[in-house]
Amino acid sequence: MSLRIAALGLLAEGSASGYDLLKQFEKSMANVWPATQSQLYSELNKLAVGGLIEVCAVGPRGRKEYRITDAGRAELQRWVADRQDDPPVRSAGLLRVFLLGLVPPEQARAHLHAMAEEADGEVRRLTELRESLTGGRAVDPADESFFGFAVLDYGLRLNAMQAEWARSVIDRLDD
Amino acid sequence: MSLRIAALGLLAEGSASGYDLLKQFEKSMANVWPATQSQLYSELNKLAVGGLIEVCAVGPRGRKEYRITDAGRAELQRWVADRQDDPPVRSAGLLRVFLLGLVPPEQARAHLHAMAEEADGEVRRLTELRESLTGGRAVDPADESFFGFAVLDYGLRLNAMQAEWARSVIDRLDD
DNA sequence: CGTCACATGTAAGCTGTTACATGATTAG
DNA sequence: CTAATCATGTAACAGCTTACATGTGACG
Repeated sequence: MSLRIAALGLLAEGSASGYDLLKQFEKSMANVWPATQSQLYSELNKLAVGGLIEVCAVGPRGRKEYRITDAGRAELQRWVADRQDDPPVRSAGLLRVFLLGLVPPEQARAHLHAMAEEADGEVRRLTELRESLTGGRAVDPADESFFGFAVLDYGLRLNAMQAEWARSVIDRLDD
Repeated sequence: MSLRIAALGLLAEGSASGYDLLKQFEKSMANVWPATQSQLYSELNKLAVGGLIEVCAVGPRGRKEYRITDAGRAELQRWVADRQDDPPVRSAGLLRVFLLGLVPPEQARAHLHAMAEEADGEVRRLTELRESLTGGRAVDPADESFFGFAVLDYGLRLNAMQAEWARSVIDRLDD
């Protein structure tokens, strides 16, 4: 259900073609809900059939620009409010940690170290991304992208936490 | 690929039937990689066909007890070491935050508040779980479940972070 | 004229969920 | 004897990935 919502959400902030949305998915939404080209296009067709979006313009290369309908907006708000049908979160990374007892201790240590470094890298990447988007200024709560930045902050905190955690596990391993 | 690994991982710590594994999934592994009954049974059959596990005993009600094979152990170690083919992480919860600009501000605040409370609840639940499993004592790195506890700690830190984050977003919203 | 970006679509296959279906054993 | 637990399986459907397939327009 969620890709449908993600697409609807992007269209709620302005009309766009599948191609446009695809790039937005690669950029801002990839961290929250990645989608492939194939999936996005077929989802757009389903949404159009269901009347949640509609083609509002046809451009050069068969380009179809979509616009959200009132029914689409209603569906979106219903979903944002409800928070029932969320699929469970799965993390292959944590599964791997769970099984780390199966490899030699030094390999386990190396793995945790790599996780910490990777998280550090993500913190740097997201910090730079934030910089480049805001230019260092604070984001106004009235700003349209306020919650986008809130999610970005979540990512920053998550990765900082992960780095700290990985190092704490290594420390306990070193007793 | 990952359910296959999760099942192999549990079998690596001792033989068990599908039914046994199912309960272990509901208990310890649900937070990392949930699985349904249906999926688990068919995965076990596939693993058996592939020679990664084998039936080592047949009990009362058609109960089949599985044991991991050498090939299974090899596959498991390969996967733990590799960390290439990880599926991307998706979070419906964060997607919802991303779209929170679409609902009235007070509803957004209420939602974030609910997220914080929920995270607090998880922290309590996991703290109690940890208590009940360790009896308050520290976990020895040599202990078989050391990494299980490491993952539990991750969950604790994650939820603590989430509660803090949600409250920080509310604060910024209140400007 | 060639290459790159634009632009959309289809098909096969795997993973995961829900629901249905069946039967054996044990405990009260 | 009857209800709960044990124990496994199948079928239909939705979501996602990979790969393939096709064609247009702009720029140099």
